[in-house]
Amino acid sequence: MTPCSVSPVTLDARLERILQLLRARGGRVTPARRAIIRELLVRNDHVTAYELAEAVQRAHPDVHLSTIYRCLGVLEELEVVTHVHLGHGRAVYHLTDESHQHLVCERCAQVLEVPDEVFSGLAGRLRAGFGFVLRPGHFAVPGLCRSCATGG
Amino acid sequence: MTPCSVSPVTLDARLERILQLLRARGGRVTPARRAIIRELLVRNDHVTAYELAEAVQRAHPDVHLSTIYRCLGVLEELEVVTHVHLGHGRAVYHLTDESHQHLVCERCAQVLEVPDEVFSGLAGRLRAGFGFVLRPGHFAVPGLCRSCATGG
DNA sequence: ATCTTTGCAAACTTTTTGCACCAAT
DNA sequence: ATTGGTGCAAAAAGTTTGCAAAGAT
Repeated sequence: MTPCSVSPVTLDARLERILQLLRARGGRVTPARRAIIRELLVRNDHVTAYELAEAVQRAHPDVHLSTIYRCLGVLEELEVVTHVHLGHGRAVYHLTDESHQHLVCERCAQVLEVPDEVFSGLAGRLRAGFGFVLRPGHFAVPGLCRSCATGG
Repeated sequence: MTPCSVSPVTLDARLERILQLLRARGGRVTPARRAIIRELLVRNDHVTAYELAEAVQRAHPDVHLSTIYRCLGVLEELEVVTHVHLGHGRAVYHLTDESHQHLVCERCAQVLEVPDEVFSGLAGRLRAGFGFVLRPGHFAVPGLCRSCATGG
C-alpha cells in the first residue's frame, strides 16, 4: 500500500482507457494529448484551461493554450471530461466520472463538492413535474457557504 | 380590469421605488437610467445586456452598451436585479423579485421557469448537511427539456 | 502518403475601464 | 459648483479559428 492518494496503476490504466477511446474514434495519440489527459487524471480537481496549460507546460513548454482547448473539446465529445461555469467567466473542467455536484459560494468563491444523492429528490421532482432530465455533473449551485452565511 | 398583463400603475410605482433607492444612495436619475430600468420592468424576462441595449436604443439611440452594463451593476448592488450565466458566455439579467428558478436545456437552450418550492427540499438538505444556504434567483439548472430528452 | 493535430497569431465575444465632456443635484 | 454619469474607444478576459508546418498512423 503506497502512501500516494492516487494509485499509479489505476492512473495509468485510466489513461490508457481514454487513449483507447481516442483511437477508437480515429483520433491520434500525441505527447500533448497524453500530457493533458494525464494531468487531468492526476489533479482530481476542477481546473481552468489556463491552469491546465500552466501545469502541462512545466513538462512540455510549448503546448499551446489553444491545444488545451481543442483537446478538452475532444475529451468532452468522448464524454470523458465535463466543464462547468462556476459563476462568472472562466469554465472549469473535470473528469466526468467524478460523480458529484458543485456548491459555489458567491461570497468567497469556495467550491464544495457534494454527492449526487443530495440531488436525487430534486431530479425526481423535475422529471415528474416538468419532464426535465437533470444532467449530473453539469451542475453549479450558487449560494453561501457555512462561514459566509453565518459570518455576515 | 385592463387587458394588460402588467398594470401601468404598478410599473410606474416600481420604477419610482427603484429611482428612490438610487437617490438614497447618492445616485442620480438620468434619462438613460430611467429608460433602462423601465425596460427591465416592462420585459419581465431574462435579457442579455445586448438585448436590453437594443430595446433601450429604439427610443434613446445613443445609450451605449457600456452604460447598460454600468446601470445593471448599480441595480445589482441595489439588489433589484440579478444575473445568471445560462450555460456559456453571455449573462442574462432579470428582476430579483421574480422568484423562480431556471431550468436550461443544454440541447435547445430553452429556459423553463419553475417555482421556488420545487427547490425547497434541496435547500433544506443543503443547509442541514453542509451549512450551505441556497441563493434563490441565482440558479441555473442544466439538463434536457422534455422534447430533447424524449426526442433523442 | 495520408490526414489529424499542433503552434502561432489573429479574430471573436462578452464585459470592463480610462478619460474627457456633460448633466443632475 | 460639485460630483456622478455618459459616450466613446480601447483594453481585458476567455475562447475559437485559419493556416501552414509537423507528426501519427
